[in-house]
Amino acid sequence: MQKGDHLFLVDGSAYIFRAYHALPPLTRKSDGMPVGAVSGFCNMLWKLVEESRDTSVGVAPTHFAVIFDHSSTTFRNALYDGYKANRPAPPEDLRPQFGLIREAVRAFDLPCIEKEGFEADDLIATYARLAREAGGDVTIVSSDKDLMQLVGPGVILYDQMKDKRLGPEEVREKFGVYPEKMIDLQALVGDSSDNVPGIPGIGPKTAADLLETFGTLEALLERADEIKQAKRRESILANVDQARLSKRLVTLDQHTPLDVPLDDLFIHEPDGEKLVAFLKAMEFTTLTRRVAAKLGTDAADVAPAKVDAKAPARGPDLDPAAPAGDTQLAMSPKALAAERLAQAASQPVDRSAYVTIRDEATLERWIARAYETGILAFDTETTSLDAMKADLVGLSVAVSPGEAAYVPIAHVGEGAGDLLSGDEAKEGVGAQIPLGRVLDLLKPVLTDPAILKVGQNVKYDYLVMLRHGIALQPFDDTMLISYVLDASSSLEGHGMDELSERLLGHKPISYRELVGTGKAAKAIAACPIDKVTEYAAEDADVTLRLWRVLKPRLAAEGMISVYERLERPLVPVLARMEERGIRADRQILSRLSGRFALKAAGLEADIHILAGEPFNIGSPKQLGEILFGKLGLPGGKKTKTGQWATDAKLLEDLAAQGHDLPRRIVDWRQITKLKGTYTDALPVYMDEADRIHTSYSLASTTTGRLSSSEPNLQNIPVRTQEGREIRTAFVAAGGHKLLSADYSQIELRLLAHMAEIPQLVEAFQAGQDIHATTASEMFGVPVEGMPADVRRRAKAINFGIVYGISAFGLAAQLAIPQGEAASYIKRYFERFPGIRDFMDRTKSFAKETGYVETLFGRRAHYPDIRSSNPQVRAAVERAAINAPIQGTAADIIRRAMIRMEDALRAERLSARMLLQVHDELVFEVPDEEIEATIPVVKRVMEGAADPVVELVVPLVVDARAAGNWDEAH
DNA sequence: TACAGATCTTA
DNA sequence: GTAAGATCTGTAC
Repeated sequence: MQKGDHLFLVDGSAYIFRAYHALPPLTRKSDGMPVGAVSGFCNMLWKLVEESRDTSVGVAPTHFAVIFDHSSTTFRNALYDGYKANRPAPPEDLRPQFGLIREAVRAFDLPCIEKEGFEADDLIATYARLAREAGGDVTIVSSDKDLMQLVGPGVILYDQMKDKRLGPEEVREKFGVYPEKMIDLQALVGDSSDNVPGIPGIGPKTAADLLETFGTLEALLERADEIKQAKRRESILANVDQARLSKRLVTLDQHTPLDVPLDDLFIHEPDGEKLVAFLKAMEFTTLTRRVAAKLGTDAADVAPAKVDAKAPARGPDLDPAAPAGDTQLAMSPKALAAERLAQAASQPVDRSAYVTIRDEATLERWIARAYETGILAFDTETTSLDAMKADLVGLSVAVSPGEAAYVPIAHVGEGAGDLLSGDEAKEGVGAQIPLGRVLDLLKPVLTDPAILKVGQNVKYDYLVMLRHGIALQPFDDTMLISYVLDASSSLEGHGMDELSERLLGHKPISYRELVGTGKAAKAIAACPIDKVTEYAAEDADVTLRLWRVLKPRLAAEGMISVYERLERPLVPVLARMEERGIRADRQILSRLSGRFALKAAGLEADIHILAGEPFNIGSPKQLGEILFGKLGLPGGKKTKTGQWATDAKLLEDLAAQGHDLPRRIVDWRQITKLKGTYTDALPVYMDEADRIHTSYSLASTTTGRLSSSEPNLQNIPVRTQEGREIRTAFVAAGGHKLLSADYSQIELRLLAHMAEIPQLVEAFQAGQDIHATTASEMFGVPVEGMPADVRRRAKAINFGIVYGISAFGLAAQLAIPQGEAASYIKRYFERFPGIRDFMDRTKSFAKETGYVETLFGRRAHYPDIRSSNPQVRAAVERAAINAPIQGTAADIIRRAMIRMEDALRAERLSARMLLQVHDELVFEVPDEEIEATIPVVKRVMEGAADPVVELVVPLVVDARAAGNWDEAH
């Protein structure tokens, strides 16, 4: 190397993590191997190589290397055994990619440098020194602040993602000191991600101030008694040794022994064939094409390389898969999760430390802090629990445990500022930053790929921010993490207050406590800002603390892929569905309401005459007294609370015996139900554009299904004629149709697959009527000309199996004696012995582990399966048998939903997904696109299990379009 | 005002 | 027999 030469040093390990976190997960089509980080890495590297080949830019490298951390202990661990001790293990689906990425660097024909016992940063420091001494220039491709100490004459940092070059001036702008003082600054501030202690209470601003005054760290430590601020002085005096230790930890070693001499890093033209072969093996079609074109290689002529992902898969630092006894410092994910839990309980929440942010400069400082910690817990305070109606009242943020603040935006009344005297408002005592400014300042952080946003029930905040034009990204959701880890029938839910009490041992201020209860309740915007600060900042603080406890458990318990592939990506999809809403027809609903009212009134009059007195028909208590007390009808049963039972089944039986009154009561109940729950209630939910926006919950079922509320659009009537008419009120917008696509018999198909029942699998493969086939197997009746009743019985049994059948339940369903039902079940098990095996297998797995699993790895926990109460145990066993089937179906439609929008976009279709009803998706489609849309929707839904699970039965989707939901369904 | 129970709607 | 949510009543506070 000589003067005029230029060395590029790529911080490979940092690159990997950035590529991984900045990009959506991606799997190789052919085998589902995670390759998202590899793809991001290759794209970035190619861009860099391509730019550098363009000599017109004038910064073309003559030398080039990619440098990685090597998983092992470094000299820093000898200095301080806590060094990097709280670094989380890399995510599970990233680990196999470490080896692939090293392969990628070799495919690019670039030197891939790593050395046992040294961090990438030390190697970079050493190469940079050598290059500079030889008279060359250096560009370090990284944005890590640890490398800023190397910046100086001839050495700059290049942040490729932000396309920013950092020289001494930029470093000073960012940290308030020139690069020569970065080491001293880092020693004072410390680094929570590397567990460098620093001096408590000293942040980057204070550190820069101190260095400005005292010149160097040593001078500061010697003359610390001159510091005026008592707290600061005491903290520094108490931690002199810790600061010196920190300095040694953050100082990069510029004299590491090198295996590859500097001159060997000389750049040469990449081997097109080798690179294309690798990219083909990874199945990166776009990049393969681009690279082949640029390097003049014909991609069609190149065979994919044989890439062994396993061989060099030892990750960089902190590989939890490392063998025990290895000197590595890394904590296993399990140990980390345990430590975080212990830590959480011992760090008390201090509400008095929370800050109210009332001016832009302060907000900017908090944002800068988020860039330092890389994480921002975030919560919105609004005027409504309904995200579609909610206006922002304020925002809270947290950047580290205990370090949280509240930004009031639209508070009114006392203490809000507008009632204060002008002077006070100017002084900032009661000021609020205008909404527009808050959003302008926050948008870059909220969408910055390098800053992880953490929320609790993110879909809510996502929707609120989406309505202000901000698409939160990337994010983690503590509610969803908890749900993935602890979905259970017996545990409570995943709400923040519950999680906080359970995991942190801390009871946050409840919303009720803040605003008051009942009539006395205030709008949050009218609450005193200091009180709201305590409440809101605490929410952000608690969310961040929960995240620190919960996130490592994902790795420890092997649940990362469920969270990252089935939960998190669904949040934006559902947010958009909720935002769109579905159109309803006011006229149809009000006409139906009128008709139902008339009919109910007629029935009510008849009922009162038949009963001999007026009474409240809607009161089961009064009704029971009339039927079984006054009129003395037979068959009176008591519910568990001692009331007369008056359920529909029982009234139907009485009606069948020729009693008029019960029949009319059943009819009255149906009509009033339809009116009260649907035709009267739905119009209240309609917005100005006549659209209804339901809210989906991702975390309220044990099995992985979604639920819908306010209003529940997953239980709109369909079975009776009068009920179906309500569906005709759900309509498409002008020029559009509603397209309904539903999985046919998905749960039975999954049962056939999971229990491996040859007859059922074959029947599904041949596209036969599954209930008729079952009946034929069981009763020996040919399918041709089978009586409807025989098929009906088989159908009930099939459903029963999925529900974890009992003779009692089947008997009730078919209205046959329990003994007869038992003999059906016995015969079913004889004909399909695999079913009994499957059920036994599932039960014993659940007893052993306490949970059951779907084909995609989702878990449902059933601790009560070990109950000593046989009734309880039997009920839990049925649930445990049903959960893998229902849950796998839920996983499959989730996968379809996550892929659907991209698939439609790729075909340039404008269909919009509106509703999910467990096995059905409803879209709104422009009239002229219907024919083109149907096959795309079917393809995505039918292929949704691929490539992770290869089903032996086909999934079949029926799709139909019409002007309203009734005709489409 | 808040909550539990009964009933009924869906997949 | 599985999984949900809404409405209404009646009661406890």
